[in-house]
Amino acid sequence: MTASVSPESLPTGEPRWLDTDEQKAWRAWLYSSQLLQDRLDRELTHRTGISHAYYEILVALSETPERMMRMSELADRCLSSRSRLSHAVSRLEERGWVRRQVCAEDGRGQLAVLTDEGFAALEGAAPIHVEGVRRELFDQLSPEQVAAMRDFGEALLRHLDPSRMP
Amino acid sequence: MTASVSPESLPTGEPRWLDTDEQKAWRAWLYSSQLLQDRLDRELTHRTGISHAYYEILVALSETPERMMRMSELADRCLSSRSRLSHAVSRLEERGWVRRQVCAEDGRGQLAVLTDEGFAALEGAAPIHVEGVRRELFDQLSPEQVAAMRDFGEALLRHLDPSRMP
DNA sequence: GTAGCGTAGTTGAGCGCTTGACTATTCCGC
DNA sequence: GCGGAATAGTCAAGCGCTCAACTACGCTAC
Repeated sequence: MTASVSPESLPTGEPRWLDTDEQKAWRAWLYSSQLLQDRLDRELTHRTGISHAYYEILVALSETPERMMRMSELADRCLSSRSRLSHAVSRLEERGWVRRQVCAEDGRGQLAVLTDEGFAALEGAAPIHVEGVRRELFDQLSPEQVAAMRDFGEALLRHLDPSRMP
Repeated sequence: MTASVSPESLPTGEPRWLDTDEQKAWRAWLYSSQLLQDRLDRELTHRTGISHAYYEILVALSETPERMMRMSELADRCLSSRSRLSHAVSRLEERGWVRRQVCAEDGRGQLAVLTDEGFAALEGAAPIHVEGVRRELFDQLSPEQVAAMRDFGEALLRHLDPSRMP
């Protein structure tokens, strides 16, 4: 995918092309992560009407004591831009699963609040989601592979977004 | 994310909830893969005007002897639906990077052909892409972690899409 | 040959995301 | 306190993807 193009035309120095093994590792990671995310998202969407992105929003809200969270914090937590989250919350509001509430401490802020209907929707979706993750991911891996997955996932996370490390 | 919801309301049997370690492994994988793909796609798009999805199409075509491929085959190769690929090829055609050609052997078929302009665009983008992959992925991992990543990716691939295994 | 079915690919409507501009509020230095 | 910068969130335009319908061609059986 990358080495088939001749290594000329470089802005700064010779690019460090991938060797055959690196290409195989890269492709295995790329394809498997795309296929897995796609499959889980499709199953969840078709069986519950909740996309994985929306599911993550509902989960994040459900995990707070008051089932509410500042819009920005929620966006960060869900790897979402503010704009994207704002749109998503509007659509969840139309379903009656979330409502907006002005933030008492900060007049600029809004709180997204999970409604009882939203919590019920999440309760319905959670078993579908977790079974999918187990069937498509954990059931396919040995305990050593799971440990390795976590290890290198955390190594990447440390680089990509250290604040998200436990 | 999944265990915070009480385990009632199951269609078929008790769901196999994730324990704490499994949740950490799952989240590390989910966040790191989303962040990495997002970062690589953004860098490529902003610096070259070519999204990762389009890049994959150009790469696939460039790797064939005649720089052409049947639409369906190209869609499979790029983890794309036929519809999505058809739209994408139309847009690449507008840029002059790909052209369509009727297939001689099968009157229903179309061939997507990489033009010289398309190949030149790929040559310009490839160093950006490979440097991104190296900087954000390989430079962050030990050789052992790279090997584990490949092992794990291939294990998933064997389950998700055996035909894609080498 | 032609009916019926399967396959290849395209198209249009609708939806969600991105970008960038915009409003409103708060924070900070003087 | 007051003016300017920073922050929170929203909104509109445009783009890419999904879904389902659709056209066109090939294959098989009769």
